Amino acid sequence: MQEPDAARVAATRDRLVTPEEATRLAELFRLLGDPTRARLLYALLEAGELCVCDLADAVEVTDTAVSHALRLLRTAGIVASRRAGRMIYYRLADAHVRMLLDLSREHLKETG
Amino acid sequence: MQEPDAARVAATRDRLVTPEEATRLAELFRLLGDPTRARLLYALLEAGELCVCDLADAVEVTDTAVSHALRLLRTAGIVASRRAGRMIYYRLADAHVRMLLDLSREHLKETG
DNA sequence: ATAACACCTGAAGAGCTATTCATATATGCA
DNA sequence: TGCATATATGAATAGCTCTTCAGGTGTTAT
Repeated sequence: MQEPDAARVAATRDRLVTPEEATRLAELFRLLGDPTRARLLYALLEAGELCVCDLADAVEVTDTAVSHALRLLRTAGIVASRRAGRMIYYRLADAHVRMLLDLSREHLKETG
Repeated sequence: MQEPDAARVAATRDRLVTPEEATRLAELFRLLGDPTRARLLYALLEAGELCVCDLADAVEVTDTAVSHALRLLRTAGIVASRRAGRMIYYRLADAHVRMLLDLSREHLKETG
């Protein structure tokens, strides 16, 4: 196999996201790429802030499963939490995440 | 476990993305959530259009692996292709995908 | 035609992941 | 203090996914 335009390929490889950055980007997407976690995130997008038991109820998943899912999302900086008594409220971490979720929903709406 | 605000939970569950929509959204993210596929997509974001051999070279992966990856992305409508002689050129399917990739890169830049 | 090239496809195995079960921590209440 | 609630954690297994290998299709050139 030979490259039809070696110069362009070389330029692309240079300007490209580094393998490390790509890995981090993939990691971000991977975390959104699970039905349970996606539903949790869209629930938070709608509601603003929900505790674990709210989320488990909204998404209809075991609270243990929700807890596991949230830990991954929290560690990755996708959601943030605050404690209120014995409950812990979760919310989307920042505006970028919200835009990402919105934009993707748009994509599906138009792509069909 | 009881819900602190049953009405809000019910409302959230109703307005929420359906499990089916969530599954499709998760599927979209899941496809972006692999280092190889992510690198391919960002290569296309930079270069506009590249053939399989260009992509394999840019991302430094077997052409077979690239082919498998591209099939998933093509089937999902994330990339599109055109044939030119014996080469097949791939490009990002639409503006939403481009925005998604851009936005995510912004997120990483600011989140650190 | 026949060879070379670019790409695709199917099968198979190694590795990863999500859920579950059991248990632990932390807070509030009596 | 003792008990219930809300959430977190650890271990284990079933299921999935990515890569590789081997072979197949379509295209160009001689």
